[in-house]
Amino acid sequence: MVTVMKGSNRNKDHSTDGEGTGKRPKRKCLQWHPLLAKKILDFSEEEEEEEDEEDIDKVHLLGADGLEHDADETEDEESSEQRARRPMNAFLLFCKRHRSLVRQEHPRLDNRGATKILADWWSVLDPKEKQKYTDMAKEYKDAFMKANPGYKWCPPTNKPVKTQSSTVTNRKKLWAFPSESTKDLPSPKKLVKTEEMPQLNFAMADPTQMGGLSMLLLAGEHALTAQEVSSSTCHSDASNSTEGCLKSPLFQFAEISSSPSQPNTPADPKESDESALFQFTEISSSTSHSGPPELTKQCGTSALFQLAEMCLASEEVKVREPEKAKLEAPRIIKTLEASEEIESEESEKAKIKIEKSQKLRGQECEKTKTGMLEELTRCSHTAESALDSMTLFGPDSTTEKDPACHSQELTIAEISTLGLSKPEKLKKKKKKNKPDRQAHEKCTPKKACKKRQSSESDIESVIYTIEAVAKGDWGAEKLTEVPRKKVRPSSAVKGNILDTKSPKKKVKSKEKRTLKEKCIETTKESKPADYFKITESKELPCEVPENIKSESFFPAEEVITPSLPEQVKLEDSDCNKKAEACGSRKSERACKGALYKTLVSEGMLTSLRANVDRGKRSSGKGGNSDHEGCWNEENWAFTPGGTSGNKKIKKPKPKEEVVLGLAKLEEEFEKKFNSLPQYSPVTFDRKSVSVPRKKKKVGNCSVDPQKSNKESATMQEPLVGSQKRKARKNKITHLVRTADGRVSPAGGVLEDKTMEHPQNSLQKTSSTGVDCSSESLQNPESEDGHSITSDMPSVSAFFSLAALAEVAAMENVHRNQRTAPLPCDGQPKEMSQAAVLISCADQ
DNA sequence: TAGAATGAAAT
DNA sequence: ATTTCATTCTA
Repeated sequence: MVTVMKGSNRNKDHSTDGEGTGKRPKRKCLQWHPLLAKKILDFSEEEEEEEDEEDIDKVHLLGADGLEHDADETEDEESSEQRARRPMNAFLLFCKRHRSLVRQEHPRLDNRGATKILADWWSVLDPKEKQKYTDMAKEYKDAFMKANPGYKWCPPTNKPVKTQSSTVTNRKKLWAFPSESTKDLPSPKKLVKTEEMPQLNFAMADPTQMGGLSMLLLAGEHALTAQEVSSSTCHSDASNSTEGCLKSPLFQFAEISSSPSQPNTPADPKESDESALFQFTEISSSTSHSGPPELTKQCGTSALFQLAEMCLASEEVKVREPEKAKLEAPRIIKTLEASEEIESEESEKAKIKIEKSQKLRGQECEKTKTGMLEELTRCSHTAESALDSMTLFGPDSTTEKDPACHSQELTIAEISTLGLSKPEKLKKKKKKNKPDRQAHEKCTPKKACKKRQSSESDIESVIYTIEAVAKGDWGAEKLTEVPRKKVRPSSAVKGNILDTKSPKKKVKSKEKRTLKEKCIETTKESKPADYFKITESKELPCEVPENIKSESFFPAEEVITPSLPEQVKLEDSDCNKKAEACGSRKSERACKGALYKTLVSEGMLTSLRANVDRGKRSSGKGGNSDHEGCWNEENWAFTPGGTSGNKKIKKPKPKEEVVLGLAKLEEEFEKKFNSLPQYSPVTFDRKSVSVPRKKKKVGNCSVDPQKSNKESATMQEPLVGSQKRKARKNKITHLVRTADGRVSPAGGVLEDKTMEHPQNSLQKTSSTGVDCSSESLQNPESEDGHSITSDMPSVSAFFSLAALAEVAAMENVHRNQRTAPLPCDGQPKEMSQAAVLISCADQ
């Protein structure tokens, strides 16, 4: 009905976009990054934000740097703001958190259906729980607003220019490209296909997806880094804001981030290009930028850091010469070597390889001057090489080594190619990729495996590596929660590299698995040491209080399959190489360990993680629904128990946060999100029944507010929004139908709904002024009635009109089954109300 | 690509 | 009051 109308309208609007930019979400994706970049710039320049004009200028600068400078700019200022995605509201948070669960329960159910169920759950959700979400949402929102002061929820009537749309798409693509490529690229084709990156992917890949949260987080990190690194640079503002203990950490982050830089940064197209890696780079770069080079050095000695630096340098201003990059490159290599040396087993080989890579790189560097694109490519390439070398470390690499080299070369070529056509191609790629993906998936028993495995481009490989590293980290974390899955970290790394080459991993999946397992065992033994320690520190604290249980419910046993898609992917890839891998693992592991340590020490890990996370998520989106469920827990699972209280943080130790730095921030953030209660379906169902009771129970505090508030006078308004009403109506309608039809809608789901609704409405609706005795309720359901009854006393029977209507309708139906029931549907409200009156009268 | 849901903000 | 759009993902 109404909804339909909306949809149509919307579509029209978007249709203008042309390519199908698709929904809005995608467009905005870019923003957050840009913001960071901007901020960074700001830091370096120390300009105050204030004027839009300045912003514009900045934008231009960026644009110059950036690949594209499209017509968009005109809007940039605004657009930038707009770009940022709205913070999710409580309900959305809830959905995000529970959708997977719903899906698990009702695999067959389509998303919409799931949404409906979620809505039902939401309605049933006891106020207290709801409050949590609401608070979180609010907090989030506040933080978001803090970060983006001028943010407008509704876009300023954008100009319909098509060019823009196209540009937009490009941007998106760019973003998507990296991350996506990372994940999705199953086959080499990707490069070719790049053109068509689907927006979806883009969206998925897009960090933004995390929601503003990610942005905030990043921003926070950024800010922190800046502060830490260059306290001087940072303005008192930041510190001040930080000081504000009162505010939640999130909020603080936001403040910090916002204070230093301008609130809204225009999204720069170019930035969109960057992939996770790029982002990573940016982050690191930001640090470097903020402070003098010296600072940078201090902070980031690690290879990664250097890489980031390099990238940054090249990217930032083309101005810088490639030479510098060259110089840096060696460093990186050295670093890597050093790490390798730790193990020292095959360091020599590795070195050789590295040297090769360096040479290649150097050559490239020279070439690089051409254009930004090239630079970017190069950067990625460089990073890649470095990473590759790192990954390859192991002696085993015989096979791999060469490949590595190849990959580099290839990559270069590819990159150049890509660079030329980048934007458009990317899009196409994406689309094409999908199909490919699907095909692959088909082959494989599970969908899960698909995407990430093969990456052709350098960037991809780099990203992979990073991911792998990150994963390793995660894996460790996960271990705590789910022992089974964890293993993969080391293998993952390898897998990435390997993946690049081997297109067909699927075939072996099963076998591989077995092998994997074995390997895993081995791996576990050795690995744990490195990762574990590090991880441990973080993990220990964690414990996921209540949430866990729900999670725990899930059958981890699902086993691998259902498990995180990413993992699966990695594993698969692993399998491919597995054979060799086993031998070399040690070295790899060691390398990884070293890398990991470095990362941790520098805090880079955090950023990486975030990126990876995004990537994962995105990948997950593409293919698996299941993984969704997984992602949440595992990643964030480890929050420190103490604070876990979650709830708003109020004043947890402000100082600590600052001290801890990025990691802390992340944790906080994660925590919060995690903290949100997640109910297992079962639990939930139960709740639905018991809810009322709970409510009462809860009643002590939170719940009542509503009730108390209304003192009866206020009516439903507060709770109900216009839409909500509509929704309610619809629901009612459903009920009626059900009653009438007995034919009933069906499915268990519906039934549940029906069941729940009455209760819900009753509970919630208490706001309505109408009085009724519980008796009337009985009809709906004895069970419900029961629980309800319990409530009733306390509530003293206030029911919403809707509730009454429902009941009445039902009653009527009963009474007048013969009378045309259908009519009711037509005008549920009126009918219902009338009915209500009647019912009331009766009572 | 539309759309299911809720809610916050803007118009 | 109504519209927009945030998230997720299928048909």
